[in-house]
Amino acid sequence: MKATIYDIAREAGVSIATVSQVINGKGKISEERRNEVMRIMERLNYQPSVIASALTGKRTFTLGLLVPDISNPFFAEIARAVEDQSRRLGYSLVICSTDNKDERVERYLSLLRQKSVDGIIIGTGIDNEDIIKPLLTQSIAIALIARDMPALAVHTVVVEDFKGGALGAEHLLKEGHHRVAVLAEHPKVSSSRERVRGFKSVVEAAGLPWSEESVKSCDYTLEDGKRKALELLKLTERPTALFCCNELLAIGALQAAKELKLRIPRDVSVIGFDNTILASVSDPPLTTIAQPIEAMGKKVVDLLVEALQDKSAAAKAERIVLEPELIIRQSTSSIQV
Amino acid sequence: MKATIYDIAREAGVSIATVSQVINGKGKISEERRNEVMRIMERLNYQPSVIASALTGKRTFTLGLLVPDISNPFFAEIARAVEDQSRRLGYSLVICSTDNKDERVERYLSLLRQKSVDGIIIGTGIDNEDIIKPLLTQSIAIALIARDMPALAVHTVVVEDFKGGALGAEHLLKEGHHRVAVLAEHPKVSSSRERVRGFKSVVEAAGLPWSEESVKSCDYTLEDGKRKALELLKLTERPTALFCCNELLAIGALQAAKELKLRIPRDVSVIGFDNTILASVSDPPLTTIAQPIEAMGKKVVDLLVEALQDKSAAAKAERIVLEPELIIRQSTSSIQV
DNA sequence: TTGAAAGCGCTACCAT
DNA sequence: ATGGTAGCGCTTTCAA
Repeated sequence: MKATIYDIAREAGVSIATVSQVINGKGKISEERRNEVMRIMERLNYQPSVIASALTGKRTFTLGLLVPDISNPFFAEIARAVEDQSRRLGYSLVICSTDNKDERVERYLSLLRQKSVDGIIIGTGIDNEDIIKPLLTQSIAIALIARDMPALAVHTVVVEDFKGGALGAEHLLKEGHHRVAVLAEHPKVSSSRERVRGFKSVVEAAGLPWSEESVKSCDYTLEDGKRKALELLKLTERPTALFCCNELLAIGALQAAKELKLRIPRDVSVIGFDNTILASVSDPPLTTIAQPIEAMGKKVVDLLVEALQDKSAAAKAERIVLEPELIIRQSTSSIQV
Repeated sequence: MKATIYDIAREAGVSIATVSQVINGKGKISEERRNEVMRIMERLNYQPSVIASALTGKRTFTLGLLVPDISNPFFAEIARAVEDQSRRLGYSLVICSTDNKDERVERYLSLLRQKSVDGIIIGTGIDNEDIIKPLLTQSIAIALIARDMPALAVHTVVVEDFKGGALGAEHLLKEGHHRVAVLAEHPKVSSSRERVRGFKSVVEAAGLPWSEESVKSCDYTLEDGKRKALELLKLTERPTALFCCNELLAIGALQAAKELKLRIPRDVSVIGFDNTILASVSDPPLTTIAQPIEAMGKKVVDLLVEALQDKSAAAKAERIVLEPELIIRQSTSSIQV
């Protein structure tokens, strides 16, 4: 049986109140008593029950993280960043893969509430924002990462997607590309929409032709990215560069180009987005727009935990927008004349 | 404020005992009372507190998963499989990245205990097995995944590493390779050792020369894999095939070969291990030894949860050994004469 | 079929 | 400086 606070108290010949004090470093306990109690806790391998403590109104020191799929490298890296900062601040992390299904989101949210987690970080797309509204009334803090839900007053950490798209376009234009196309995610994904908007704005500002036909929406798979890239690359007026809204799509594009015996970047340049491990292992390594994943993870946790301990901080909803960064590798080059 | 069982009871004009009964579907409650109570729970958006329930001796329905690094694709995929099955069985998953540091393992183990998780799945290497011994006495169930600790009587799910290594060697020999080398993980990693042993056994059985020099130990990085592969490929008696104990190393090998202007698989064949997403996005896609990741994740959870509910099952330590499978892609070919 | 009450392990307030 | 004790929200006898 696990030792309880009573065992310690009995063994030390003090009251449980005293033991509780030394555990929490509160109140006034004499040096010797304190040492004696600590020695006994050690000897009995005593560990206070977070469960019991939480029941008295204290925190559970547990956070929930909702992502579409923890096995997707981007979210796996986000999770690592979030976990690291959580650990530093004394929190554990419950991960929840939603596959972007609202039903799953609802289920997980309800579960996390029943388990009295102190806060929830949402990094998954949600079709119906009303799903999380009820939570705002509860005593659970909420924060968003890599997702934007302007309609909701919650802490949010995102990268400046519009600028990321613009960065990609600028790079390509500087290299002399005129015919560019885009592999986007589903139109309902706001980050993808923004990236495309940013990309387009630069292309148009440069006075280059732009047609909605050159933007292909893909589902979440590499295969679909490849398929859509093939369509694009088979056009008679073949684009000389492809901007992809995530790295799975970019790798699909790479594969499509190879299948068509196009050399990269000589015949076609490809830009990715996220800068996950995939960008560095692909062949050629991907030029990509990096999201500062580690900083983002750290920041949401900071925001969330701050809101937990500070009533006033909890009230306002901060919105942190981090800078995307162009990472040049070998999948892009100046156009060959 | 969140509604409690008291609120429901008061509202329904019954005792909390009755409410508890309907929540748990126990005891004999008349149809009408039950419906009435359920209606009120619905209306008040009541969700029973797992915390409080756990304090009375019930489970927390939470499992812990220890892995070296959740951002490593192999473990991310393991985590997904474990999470899926946990969810199906009604459990949440707390993830813990240990970076293979014993100190971190200890810290997490103690944390999970304080939080009264029902079980812990360990997929991380541990130098000092004594660290987890104390847990065995506790009321926390333990199971191992992709790790072997023969000294410990705990449920274990692994792939047959020896056979995996053998499979790799057989494939290479069948393709006519005579000079083969190996990129291994740190010698302390038992799975890697077994893979090398299996590989070697086949090579020797075929009467081919084998020297310990042809096995290079690498740390956990792609870079080190590349470095060690370079050493091997620069030998005058250059190996025609490389067997790598994980996919990061295999990709390092691919990069090394390219740097030396060697064509793959024409000049050098490369085999990986795990069959993660990396194997399918690399160029060329990797021939690899697949671990049945999904089946492994499902199985540990089944084992663990079974042990939780069934005293007798908890006693014995099952050891499940799953079959590795050779997946042929494009990084290997018969030797060119 | 229903309810009263003890208790799970801990915190915090109030006495002493 | 230390201890008694009333909860926290729920489960589970045991009575009625």
